[in-house]
Amino acid sequence: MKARQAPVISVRKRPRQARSARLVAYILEAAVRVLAREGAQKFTTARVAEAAGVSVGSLYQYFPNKEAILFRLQTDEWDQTSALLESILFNSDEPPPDRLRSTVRVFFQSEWEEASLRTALGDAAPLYRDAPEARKHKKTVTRQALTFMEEALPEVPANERAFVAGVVMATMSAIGKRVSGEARSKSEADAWALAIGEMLCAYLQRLAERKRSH
Amino acid sequence: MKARQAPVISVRKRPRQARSARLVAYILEAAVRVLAREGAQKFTTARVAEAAGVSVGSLYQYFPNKEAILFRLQTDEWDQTSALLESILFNSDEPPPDRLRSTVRVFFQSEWEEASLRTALGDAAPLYRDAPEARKHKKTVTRQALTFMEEALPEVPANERAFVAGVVMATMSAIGKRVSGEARSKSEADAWALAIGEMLCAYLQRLAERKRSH
Amino acid sequence: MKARQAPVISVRKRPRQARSARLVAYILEAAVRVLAREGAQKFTTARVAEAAGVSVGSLYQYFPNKEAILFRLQTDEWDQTSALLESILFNSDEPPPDRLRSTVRVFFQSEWEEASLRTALGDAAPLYRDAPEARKHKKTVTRQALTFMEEALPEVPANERAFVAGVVMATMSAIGKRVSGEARSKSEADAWALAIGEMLCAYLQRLAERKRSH
Amino acid sequence: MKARQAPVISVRKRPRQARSARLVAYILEAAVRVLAREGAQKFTTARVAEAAGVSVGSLYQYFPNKEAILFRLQTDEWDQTSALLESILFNSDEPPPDRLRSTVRVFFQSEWEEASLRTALGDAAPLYRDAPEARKHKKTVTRQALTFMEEALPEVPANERAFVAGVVMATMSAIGKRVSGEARSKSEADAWALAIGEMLCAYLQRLAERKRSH
DNA sequence: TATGAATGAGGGTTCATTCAT
DNA sequence: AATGAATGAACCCTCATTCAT
Repeated sequence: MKARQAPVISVRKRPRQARSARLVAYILEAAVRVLAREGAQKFTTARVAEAAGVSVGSLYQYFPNKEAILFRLQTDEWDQTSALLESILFNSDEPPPDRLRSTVRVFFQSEWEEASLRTALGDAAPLYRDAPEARKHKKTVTRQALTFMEEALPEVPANERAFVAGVVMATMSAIGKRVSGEARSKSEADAWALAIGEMLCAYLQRLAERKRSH
Repeated sequence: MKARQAPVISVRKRPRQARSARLVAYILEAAVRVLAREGAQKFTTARVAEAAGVSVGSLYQYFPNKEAILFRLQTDEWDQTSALLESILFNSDEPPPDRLRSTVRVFFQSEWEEASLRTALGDAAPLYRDAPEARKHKKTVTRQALTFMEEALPEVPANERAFVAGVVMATMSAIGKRVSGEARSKSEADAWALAIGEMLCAYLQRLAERKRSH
Repeated sequence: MKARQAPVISVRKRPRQARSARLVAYILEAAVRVLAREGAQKFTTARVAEAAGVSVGSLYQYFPNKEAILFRLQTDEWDQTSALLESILFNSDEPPPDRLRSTVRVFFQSEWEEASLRTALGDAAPLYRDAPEARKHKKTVTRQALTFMEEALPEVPANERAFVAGVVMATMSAIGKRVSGEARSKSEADAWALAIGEMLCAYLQRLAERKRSH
Repeated sequence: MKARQAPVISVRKRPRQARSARLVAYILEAAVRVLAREGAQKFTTARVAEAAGVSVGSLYQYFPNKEAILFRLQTDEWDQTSALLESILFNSDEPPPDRLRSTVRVFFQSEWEEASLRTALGDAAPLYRDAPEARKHKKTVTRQALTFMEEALPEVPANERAFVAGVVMATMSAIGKRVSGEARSKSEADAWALAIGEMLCAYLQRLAERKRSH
């Protein structure tokens, strides 16, 4: 019952020793397993601890509460996504639209591959969503999107470009989530990626053309 | 708490008498109030019953379980949305793109206006999502989208058109949900509607042009 | 962990039906048993519920939390004490000092007779002590003491009289508590009552004489 | 949590080295801080260890359990009180009643000054109260009281004098505790000290007079 | 038909104490 | 000697659902 009060979520103790780090990893892996296999509803600290082969007490030594585990899972995902964007959005000589299309494809694939985890993590969102730490992590991704937009829409004024970046991010992530939940096959996920890539490119192109025609 | 087992959700008893129908309405209104005011986490049968001025027992006479109430709320929303689409998507002489834009705008507005309800209902989705009855209700909306697409993309083959319809629906609904949760003002919601309308139109236009150029 | 924040303690539901009233009584009796037999440390809602032959859930239907049970026990004691004072302090033609002595004796006896309960309730005091409702109940006793003092020390100014009343109450209750915890026999408790009665009377007499000699 | 079974409390290891003695002192000071600042409820070994800048393990090297720390705190207080009595009750040429009054005043002041510690230590009493070692420490104080009484009530038979000494001690300590918890200002504590001093003197005087008149 | 008291499994979290390092 | 990670029983409380009245 803490969804609304933005629970404290910062890591209780920064483990310095390798052993501790391994334990944290075990717990997170167990958490992923529980979440993927049993769903958000059955995601309990007791189950996670058991799945990790650890006592509840130990679990609480590394995470201040249940929400913190979920938040960490989400954080890790954001980091991965951010790395993924980095590697595709900027590491290539292809024109921006092609890079955007690739990004969507890879992103949708990665979402689809761990669909049950993504869905469950989405279901658990109310528990960690309001954490103040969340915003910080979103910023990295936002900045990447902005950088890309500068390349893709150089002629558009900065503030409009920022807004468009938000629209593109939201579209990718919102539809990616839906695809991960509903796509029945890898190729279906790919078809969606193709369509959304196309849609985003059409949108960007139109924006660019409109500027030019002024 | 039966998310994964797709709880039985069909109405336990079709109320024939006016009194019963009124009771169901009271309960649903109370449910909306509880959901909007207290959030998904505090959505309990006891609270709904109390808000409705009804005993828990009575509540269970009309709804087999908690999920059924939520499902019904969602169902009602779909019906409203469907009516809304009907009224805008087809009742006008404007060209399809303009009608699509209007639809997005009106849809985003309606989502934004009852943001807290939408968010809470989304949070509760794991509880009713897997109900078998859900699909049936989605069909109505799907059919409307299809009909619209026939008008908007007459030259595109039917199976592709169906897919595109799905993409457009998903985009509208997924982003609409996000906007309802995050837009801070009515005008911000409108800005998003403008952008997404533009994006969808650009996409449809490109699809149409591509067909023509073949 | 609620001692410091003055937990909400007011009765959750004023039971109207005889059955409910009986249940509340059962629970309170069970609470007394648990407290007296197991001590404040082992006073848990589960144990009380079991001792009452009732489920934990039922217990929480009548008391919002553990503290409320303890508070109610204390409240009931205050009421009894207040009745006891009433019956002895005012219902007699004897001179005030004799009545005070009787009061102390009867009070110490009653404390001693349920010593283990008194001690345990005292131990649990941190849990209910800070409840805002507590003050109200103390007032009744305070008023009785004041009334008695008007009779016993008519020549002493009102504000000083009030202070003396407080001193007398505190002495009786603080030492009564200690006696209930440490007196080994009924007659030992009586010996203490005699001594404290004597002490209080000597004090009051001196105050009276001092006034007169001015 | 062993209140009723009179936990073993004797020091596990008599530290001979200066270092160890310092550690014990650190722990006790930390314990006082934790108790005064956080209250009895939050008095945990982990918190004390952290406040002392020591590991829990080290803490357990010098104290067999949590109760032992509390007990030691209480013991130290008794020692201080005893020294205080010693310095006032006997180091003066004033007549016994005046010395008693001074004692009460100084005692109440010292209680009031560390009120939060006293209250918390009182709240924690159930944890250490039943320790067998406790009695030994009380004896010192008792003996002092007896010695004083021999001076104050020379004509009263020894056994009665012992009882009266107990009454006086109990009154001072029980009311002192209450004052430390409830007095709002230093001067309020002083007013109580004055009144209780007066009361005790009146009592002793009456006892003396009664003997003489026989 | 309506009520709402009763149930009790289950949830999150704490903490005294131990023991391998 | 010192550390502090690990343990897990125990605690308080909630809530979907039932069923006697």
